[in-house]
Amino acid sequence: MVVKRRNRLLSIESICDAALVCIDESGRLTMAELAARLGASPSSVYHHLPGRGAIIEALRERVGATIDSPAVDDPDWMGAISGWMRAYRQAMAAHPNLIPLLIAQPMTSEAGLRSYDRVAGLLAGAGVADADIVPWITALDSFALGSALDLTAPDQPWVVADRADLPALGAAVTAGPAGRRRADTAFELGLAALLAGMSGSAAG
Amino acid sequence: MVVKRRNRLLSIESICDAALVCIDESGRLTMAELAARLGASPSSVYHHLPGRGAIIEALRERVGATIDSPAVDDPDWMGAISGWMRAYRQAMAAHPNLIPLLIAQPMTSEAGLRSYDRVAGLLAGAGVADADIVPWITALDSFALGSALDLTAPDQPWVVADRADLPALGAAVTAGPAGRRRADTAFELGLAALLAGMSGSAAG
DNA sequence: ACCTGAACACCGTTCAAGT
DNA sequence: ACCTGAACACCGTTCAAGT
Repeated sequence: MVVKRRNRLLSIESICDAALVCIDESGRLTMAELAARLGASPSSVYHHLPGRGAIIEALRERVGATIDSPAVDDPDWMGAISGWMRAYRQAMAAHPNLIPLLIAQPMTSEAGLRSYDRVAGLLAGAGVADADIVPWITALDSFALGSALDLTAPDQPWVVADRADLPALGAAVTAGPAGRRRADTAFELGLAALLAGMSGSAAG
Repeated sequence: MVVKRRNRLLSIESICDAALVCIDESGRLTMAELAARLGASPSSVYHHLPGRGAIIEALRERVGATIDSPAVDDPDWMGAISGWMRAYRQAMAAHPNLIPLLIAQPMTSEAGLRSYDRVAGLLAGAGVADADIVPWITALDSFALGSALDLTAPDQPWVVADRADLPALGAAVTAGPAGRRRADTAFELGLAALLAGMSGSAAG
């Protein structure tokens, strides 16, 4: 039976909560800011987590845990993978300032591995050649990661106003969506194209 | 007429050269290491570039300058865009340790803008709807960026040896390519799928 | 067991002082 | 003009000392 400790000032959970608030609000994570928000000393944090890297790692697990793995036996394999990709990106979109901190280290978490296994199973079931499954998962992952990074881009990523030397881009920017709709449309177009490519790879 | 200064210890070019060597060799850029490699004092660097961020920005321009923009009038628009995407990724692959430093800030450089304009012109010429051009360029960019990040991944990104709970992924890893060939195959598969998607978008 | 203040090594940057 | 050493504010982390 676990003895309930009383009056513990910090805990792994409260540290992660505060760290996420720091990142969301200030876009960065320093031990001093974190400790101030917790009403504790910076050195106190080290009694619960072995350092700043461990905090970021815990946040990766926390964000990854919110992403549902695709169902292995879903007959609509494209729908299953699409749902997973959208959940992945949505989880990132909830904390865009966290993205640069997560990609500084390798991405794979335990929850992510299970999702990859499910996707591998879906692709195998769809008829994709065994040797092509890892490359397709890699392509999906690269696109999801790049799309997540795109969410951190400014609303107007290309400044082309009054740039007569960039006529085609200027016209495209004027005609196309901007802000969040630009990012969303790009994600859906690219995802559909990748799924169609996998489907063709399975049929061929 | 420009007066040739004699015995200048540092220059923007020598600083960028040394900074790139620092990043390639140690994976990071500190002013102390940079100065030591230059045989100068850290503060001396500030007489040529206004700080660490400016050095990274100069390196972004330097890397971007090595990427040929696609030809506007190429009748093979898929080939033109493919060549640009491969050049983009190859330039990044030459300095993988630089990638995390570049994506910490927004990507767009002056050379990049011209490339985007060329791609926009190629897509318009291919018949892609005006409103879809910016989303498609965004999708290409996200994929290129994610694929570049993938180059910094370890040779074996998913550790699935002796993991009976991940059967599909384990089989896929065994059957598929590893290391650089994994990344290359993924890039080519994804790129082909995105181009096919754009082509279908133009026809529809 | 948990928390703290002081200390440490390191970081980017500034600036008065030299030549 | 270019370069330097000293100084500054900040960073993550350690540790002996408290409770």
